[in-house]
Amino acid sequence: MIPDDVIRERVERLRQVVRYHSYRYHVLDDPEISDAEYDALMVELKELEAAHPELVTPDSPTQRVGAEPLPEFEKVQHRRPLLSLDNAFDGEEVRAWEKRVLRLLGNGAGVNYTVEPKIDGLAVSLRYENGLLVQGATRGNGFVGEDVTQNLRTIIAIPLRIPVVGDESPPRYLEARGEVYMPRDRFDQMNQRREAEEKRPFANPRNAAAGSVRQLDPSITATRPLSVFMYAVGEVEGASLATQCDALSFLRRMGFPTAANIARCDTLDEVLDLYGQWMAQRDDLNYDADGVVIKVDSLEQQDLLGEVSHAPRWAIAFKFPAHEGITRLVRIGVNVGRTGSLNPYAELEPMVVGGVTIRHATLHNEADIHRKDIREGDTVIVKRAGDVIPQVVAPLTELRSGQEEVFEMMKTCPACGEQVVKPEDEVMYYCINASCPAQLVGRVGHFASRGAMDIEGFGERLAQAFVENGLLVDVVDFYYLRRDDLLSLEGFADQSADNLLAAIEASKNRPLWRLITGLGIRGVGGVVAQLLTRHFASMDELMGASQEGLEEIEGLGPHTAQSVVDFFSQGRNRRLIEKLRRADVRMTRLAEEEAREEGPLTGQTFVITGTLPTMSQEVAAEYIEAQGGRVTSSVSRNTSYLLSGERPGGAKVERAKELGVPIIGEDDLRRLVDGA
DNA sequence: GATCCTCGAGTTCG
DNA sequence: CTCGAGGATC
Repeated sequence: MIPDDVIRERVERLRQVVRYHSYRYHVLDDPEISDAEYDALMVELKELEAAHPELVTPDSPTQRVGAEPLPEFEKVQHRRPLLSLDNAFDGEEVRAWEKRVLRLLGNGAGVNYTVEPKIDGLAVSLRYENGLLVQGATRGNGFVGEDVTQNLRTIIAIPLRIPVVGDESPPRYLEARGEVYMPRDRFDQMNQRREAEEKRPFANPRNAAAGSVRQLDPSITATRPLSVFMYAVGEVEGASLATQCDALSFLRRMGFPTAANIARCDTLDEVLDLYGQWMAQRDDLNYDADGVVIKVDSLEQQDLLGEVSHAPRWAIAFKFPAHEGITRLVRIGVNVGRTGSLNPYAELEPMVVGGVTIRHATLHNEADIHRKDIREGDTVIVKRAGDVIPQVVAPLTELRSGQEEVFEMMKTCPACGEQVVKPEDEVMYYCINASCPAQLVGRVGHFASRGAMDIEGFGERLAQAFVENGLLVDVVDFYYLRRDDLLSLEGFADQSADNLLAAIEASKNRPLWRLITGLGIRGVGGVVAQLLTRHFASMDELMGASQEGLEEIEGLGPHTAQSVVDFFSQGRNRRLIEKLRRADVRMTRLAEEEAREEGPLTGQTFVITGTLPTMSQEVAAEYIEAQGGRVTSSVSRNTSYLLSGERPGGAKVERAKELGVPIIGEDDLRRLVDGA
């Protein structure tokens, strides 16, 4: 039998160790042990507590989970109100605010400012007595909030007991204020898991955080990856603080997480400069920030300035331009692509996001629409993925009137009216009418596009017009167009006709892989086409290839091989090739297509992101390939370098950091080539 | 059979 | 950028 005091000591020791590692992980972001090791410590502690319930104390790390559900939240009267902030949307408004501050403080007053990120989460107030968390509340209306103590106790970043560090002991009383939020990476993971479990994903981290804190059952909150940033001391007894900076460093010493990179400024110009820096890096942060909060640093000056009814005069929120917004989804439309796929898109009530008016957003496919439960008439959250492509994130189901319509894919093609087909085990619906006008437009557009035959000046609009007027029925018709045909089109004059004819003429001598790409064989894009020209010297050789011969090529599987064989087995396609040949379109590969160049970058794989100083992404890719390197589109373990320029894509940079892939600039690339 | 990596295809706005 | 899906690999 083990003596009680040995167990008691072991339990205490375990608690200390668990608290310490939890602090390293959640507050310092710098864990010393693995998650599994941490879990093992936790398991031992739980087992000992289960065997000796008399040793369980309310501040034990195990007590973060599993409290009984509350029937409803108690109301909490805040001892000092949690006010909201006035907003500024441009520098002028911030300057006006400063002018008022200086006027109220009187001439000659020296004022410093702090600049902090404005975290988009849920504001909370935490009360500690002699270092123990006694109450946690939501902001509510600012005067009365909800008692969510049991839920906040499950958030590991919130100390249940303020640690004693060095010789500084916890204050007798502390009311600390902060923002509960969900880290973006954890939010993404959680949503992926929810989707796997066929639960509805959360629209954004803010909603997820707010919803999780206001759960009636704390054991649900405990499963949500929440964290907190503290940003102010509401009241304190037993410590003296002179400035906001003091308050923040005090909070850090007391074991609370605060946002990184909070700075103090002497002038408003510095403040505005910092605002710009925060805005530039807002997408790289692991939390959502919708602006910065500017505060007068001196607490004495804060008192002098006081507050108006709803907001303090000593602080202002300088908001970022939003790149997420709410609007109405008026209708779900369907486009037909060159492959015949029916592609649904959202028609939105126009709305400005990130300085651009959004009217449409792709919806990918029917399954995706149903998974997200998006209905016609819904109010939806729209954001710009990677700051560019509009995306419908989720509907706000609370705002439904009941009039919303569940989307169902049509049975006939919206372009030609023919029957629509959905292959078994595929997500997309297809129009299989080979002469469907929408497909025709797509096909000729694809043939002329930059990735294929690169016919300059011939874009989607012309494709539409040429097909409508019967000038193009097939891609081969490009090479039989007459000048008179072009002039018959509205808006086509001598010059533009000559330019287009010259561009078409120039396209006759493109590398073979471009022609193969342009044919639009299913599953064959630029990369696969180049793979093919490495094994076949001419169109004739490719047409003569057997299924088995194709499958032997590394990188080609049965599916793609089948697709190629099918294409060339159709008489219509063989006739198309003959007509192209008669029009003098190149049918044999160029010398440079025979083998990949050997060079200093042989064996290296690059991914490109952002705007490079002197070359476009395309030119950079050609350069890398000419030196023997490979360029792919997504960062993986196989990536040697991420070549990054101005305004890089956040996802690629993040993934590169995660995998330890070196991030280089254009000059580094040149050094790699010259040095090796 | 599962998992990771790549490619293809469609996409918005100015 | 995003998703689906083919291909390679263990």
